[in-house]
Amino acid sequence: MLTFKQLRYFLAVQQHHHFGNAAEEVCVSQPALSMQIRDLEKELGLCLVERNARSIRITPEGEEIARRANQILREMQDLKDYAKHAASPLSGIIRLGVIPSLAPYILPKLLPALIKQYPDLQLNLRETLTASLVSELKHGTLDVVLAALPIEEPELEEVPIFEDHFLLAVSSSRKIDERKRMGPDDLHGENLLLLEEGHCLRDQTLSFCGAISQNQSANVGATSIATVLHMVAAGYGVTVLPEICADTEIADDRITLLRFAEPQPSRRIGLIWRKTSPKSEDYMALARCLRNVTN
Amino acid sequence: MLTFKQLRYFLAVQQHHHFGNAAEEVCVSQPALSMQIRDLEKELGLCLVERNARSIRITPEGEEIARRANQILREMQDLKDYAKHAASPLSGIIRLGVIPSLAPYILPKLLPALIKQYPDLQLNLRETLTASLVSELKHGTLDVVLAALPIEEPELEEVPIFEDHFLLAVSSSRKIDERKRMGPDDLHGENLLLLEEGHCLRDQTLSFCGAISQNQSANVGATSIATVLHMVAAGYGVTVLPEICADTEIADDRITLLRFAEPQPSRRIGLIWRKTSPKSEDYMALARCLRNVTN
DNA sequence: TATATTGATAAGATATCCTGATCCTTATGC
DNA sequence: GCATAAGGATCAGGATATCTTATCAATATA
Repeated sequence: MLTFKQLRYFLAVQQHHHFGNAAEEVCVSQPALSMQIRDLEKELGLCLVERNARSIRITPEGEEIARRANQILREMQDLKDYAKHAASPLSGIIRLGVIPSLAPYILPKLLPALIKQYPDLQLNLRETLTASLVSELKHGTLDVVLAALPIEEPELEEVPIFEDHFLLAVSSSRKIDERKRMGPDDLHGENLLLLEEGHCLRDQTLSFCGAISQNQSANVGATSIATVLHMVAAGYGVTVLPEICADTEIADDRITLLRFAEPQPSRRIGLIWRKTSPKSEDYMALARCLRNVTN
Repeated sequence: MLTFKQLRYFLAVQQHHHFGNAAEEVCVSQPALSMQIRDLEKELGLCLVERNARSIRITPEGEEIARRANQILREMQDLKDYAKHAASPLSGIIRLGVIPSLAPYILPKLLPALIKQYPDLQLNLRETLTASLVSELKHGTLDVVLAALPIEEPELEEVPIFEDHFLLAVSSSRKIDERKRMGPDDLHGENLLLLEEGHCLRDQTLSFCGAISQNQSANVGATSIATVLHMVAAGYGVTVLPEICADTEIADDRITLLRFAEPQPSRRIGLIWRKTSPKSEDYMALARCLRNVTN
């Protein structure tokens, strides 16, 4: 069978035009090199080196083979370089899935920090609902997911990043004292605006104040938090907003944010990956990085 | 050291997603394959396959490595194919040198015959003077040379192809009976037109009738036989023309060709190559082909 | 003619690789 | 829960392959 060693030895011969020197270059004895060349020639059924007493000559076919061998060894080196590059911590490709109620708010902070700290990391991003993310994670299409905990799949590892408190967003026309701390009861009779089915934020909101406003909420199903907030600003109702979205979304003074009374409702944001993933270390580092940008 | 085998085994794993089946495909036992994969991963310092109890998964880096490995193996196969192709008789690259007083006359016959009989042969042609051809042959820049014998270099093999008789080309205005057989004496007092220095044909002509017309010939030195013949046609003198050129060059009825008396002067055309060349067989076949097209 | 150079060859030591048996972990069926 | 099956890892022993050292053969050089 054709081997890389044969090609390497042959290239040395082709460069040195001398078996002895070539052998020295590849750090073997001259007979070892001679044999490999002989094997290569036998393998290819082709004379590559013309030996005449005092000097050697590469045949035209030999030169062509050398060209090809060179190309192959170069690509081999590239492969090794790639591996070396990818082996350093938090480098190479990581496919990260993020839920829609986090991606727009956390990624603008995360990405610059990651690029700065781990310049060799190449992040492939995907934004969709938790159910899809978990499915893709289990299937191997994603490596790691940033979502609300708990997921509680036995094969998945999850580590918490931070607690994301919920705020109540109401129309500023309501003239409520911002220092007032809200309780679930204060939602009585309010039109609660929610994201469409499948969003974990919708489920969390409902489980927090579900019994209270079950019926009113059925009529909405927005596709993004921005949309919901526009509706709040326009006076259609109120919504529950994760604190992490506040900075980005509330440039609108028609909306007032109210904090809930302790114990404040919140969602726990965490990082999830397969327990069997060989890059757990990397994901831990990613989690640390996430904590840094979110506190 | 990274080996070809490791890449092949890994690609099998990547395709089958199963060590056992992959091992079967590459015709080794499963432990053997496992070890090669382990060695490859150690070599690259990189986890390529994520093993979890019941199934395996290729890591993103693994997929990238697989892509590169595939490319490398494909080029390896190309190299083998090239070698196989080049190994068949009279195939691959042959660099042929031909002297100027032969190339235009013999190649139009030779090339079609060669292409028909040896379609895998790739002929690189070079036309220049004998001295250069021999030098390049000895240096290895050429593989085989078609020229006038003898060369008589100890390291070169030469085989005769055919005898190329010399004819005397004179202006048709001379009204000489074409059936008359010329002797060297008939050149007395003629203006003998010759190619420039370095052409073997010039030397051969001079050695044949040198003593006779030494002084008259000094004034010319054409760069091609066609040029010389134009001068003959215009009445500037006579020249000695190899028979092989006759068909091609004498479409001009202002020139009459006269045959010399026996023993007719001639040059012996032959094929020359390095005795150490690994393709002597091929050159013998080439010589046979040349004889077929020149008799 | 003696000597040096250079690749080929031979013999023995060493390293590598493979096979077959077995082990370990995890999922599945009863 | 327990037994079984699946699938990869590990191990021991033997087969191959590869290397090194010593030597040879051919040729060029002094």
